[in-house]
Amino acid sequence: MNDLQLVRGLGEQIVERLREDIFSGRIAEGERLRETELARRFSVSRGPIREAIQQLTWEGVLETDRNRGAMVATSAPDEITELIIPLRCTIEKYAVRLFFDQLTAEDFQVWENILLKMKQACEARDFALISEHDIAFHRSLVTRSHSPDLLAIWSAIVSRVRRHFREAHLNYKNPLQIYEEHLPIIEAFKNQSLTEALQIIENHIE
Amino acid sequence: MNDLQLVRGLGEQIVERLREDIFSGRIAEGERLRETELARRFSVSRGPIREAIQQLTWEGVLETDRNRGAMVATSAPDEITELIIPLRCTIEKYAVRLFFDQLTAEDFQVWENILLKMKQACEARDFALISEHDIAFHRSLVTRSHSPDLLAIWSAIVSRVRRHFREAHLNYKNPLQIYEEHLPIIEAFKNQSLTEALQIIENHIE
DNA sequence: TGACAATATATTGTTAACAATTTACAAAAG
DNA sequence: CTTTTGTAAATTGTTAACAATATATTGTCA
Repeated sequence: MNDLQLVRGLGEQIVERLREDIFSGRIAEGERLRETELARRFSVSRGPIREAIQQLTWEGVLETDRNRGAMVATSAPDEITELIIPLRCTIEKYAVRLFFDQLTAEDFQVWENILLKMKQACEARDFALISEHDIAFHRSLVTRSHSPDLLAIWSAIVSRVRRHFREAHLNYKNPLQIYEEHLPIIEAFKNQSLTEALQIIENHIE
Repeated sequence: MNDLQLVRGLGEQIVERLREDIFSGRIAEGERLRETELARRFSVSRGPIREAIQQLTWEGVLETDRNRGAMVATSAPDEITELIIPLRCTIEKYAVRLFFDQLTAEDFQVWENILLKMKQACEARDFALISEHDIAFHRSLVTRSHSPDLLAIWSAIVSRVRRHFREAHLNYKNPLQIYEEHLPIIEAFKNQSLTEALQIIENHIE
């Protein structure tokens, strides 16, 4: 009767760890990923590694050429940000509408967990980590809708502009502000005001 | 110097054959796919089969549960169409804006070529072909922007609603109407009126 | 030295065996 | 009769070896 998978396959676990490494910048754009190397690093065989690479390629995080392997995709040019904003608005607001009347205490637990880690990253001025948790927070909004279509489309979009998250964050004098800007979203959820929540998300993304 | 891959991996070939079988109805909605069975049928090992299943799952054609295998997804809920329309509008209009002042005679040649084939498919009432050319036409709009990121995002969206194209087309009494609805877009390009073109595209997608 | 060809190495593609998990079925208990 | 529990079969998850391809290295010739 578990809604969320507790036991996940090796491939999925590796997807997450690689995504974290790439979104945080620990693995740089353009860097080549070798299957045997990853297999050694994660202590698994190449099977699950290939699964993970295929998934991340679909998401746009990696670029794969046949018989030549995978490398970390370069982030889209700056201009595209104009396009991404309305797309993210549409998707994330749509997601919130889907789950808004089904919120549980566990949901808030998940979000507060992410935001706590984001806060710590802000205090440490670790911009790589801030970005990682920022993206993780918004991903969790989309994930909560339990719509694989929605998550797939959102991932394809956001993975292409991950660099913009970091660059946007660098403009903040006081990084803690990034954390604080996320709080009203959760507040609006607690207040059970859908229109308020949607408005806040729209302002937040822009 | 080949743009398109001539030699494709087994996984990709199987993806195509399975997709055809599913869209044509030879494999029914809800039907379960077993790896060993598919491996026997295509005379390959389970490796490429698992690749193909993962790919089709990401596209939304199959649904996969861990340790329980894959089955043909039941038609995506109509709600998602509500989401797709504004996303496609945003992207395709953005693409048109990018190339609008660089139109050449060759561009019109490409479009007229696609539309001719679409017309023939309409006359033959071949709905699979109609969908294919409908998608090809809109893809060509995005491709013309010469932005690989734009194309990648558009593809991620459309690949998940391929089925909806076909279902929407089946509602037409006179399929030739599908063809005719595309003509004003090209007309607006010829008239060099950007605002007109954007408006027509918006109406067309809805 | 620099271009080209031959060879060796590294890397990905595919396969088949083995492990873990789920499903189907039957026997036993209530 | 229904539910439960245990066992066997089917199915997916993972691994490691082998095959095919691409990259790097070396040697040769101009």
